[in-house]
Amino acid sequence: MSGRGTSFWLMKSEPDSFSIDDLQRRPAQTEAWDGVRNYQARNFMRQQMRVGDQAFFYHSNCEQPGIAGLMRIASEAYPDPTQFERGHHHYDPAARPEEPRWFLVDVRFERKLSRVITLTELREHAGRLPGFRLLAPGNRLSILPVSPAHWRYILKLE
DNA sequence: GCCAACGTTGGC
DNA sequence: GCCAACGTTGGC
Repeated sequence: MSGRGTSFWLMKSEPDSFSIDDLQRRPAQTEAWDGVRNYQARNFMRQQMRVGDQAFFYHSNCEQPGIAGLMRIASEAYPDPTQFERGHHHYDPAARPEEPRWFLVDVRFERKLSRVITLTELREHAGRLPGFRLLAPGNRLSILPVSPAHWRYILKLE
């Protein structure tokens, strides 16, 4: 794939584990987005993400699910080291160092939104966001693409 | 904490 | 290759 501009993404994290504030406090405001154990999400990182792409930081499984901030993809995909760490929550006994199963990218904090754009609010705008996978019934993908038009539309809600 | 909607695993 | 069982996700 070539000749594309930057793309846009939405990446979910449970704020109890890792929040937009945690990212802001990291050295260089950058962190490895580890723990993705879904092939579709992995493939987005490996095949389509590029350094400089922008992403929504989405807080999931919490009191106020929604988009909390913006970040940039800061690295190409590389093997997620936690898959090899015996005893680690994300340890995968089937993964071998010479043939890693799981990958991650580094992400860099860009800014917090002035307020969280909640899932409830996004649903109210579903009519203007056709095909937005976050709103698809039963969706559980933790990394999903956002079209440029949807990205712009959502940011105007801030 | 519950549970519906998924994806993955593994027996056959 | 089918499909039931199981584990995970994530809203509520």
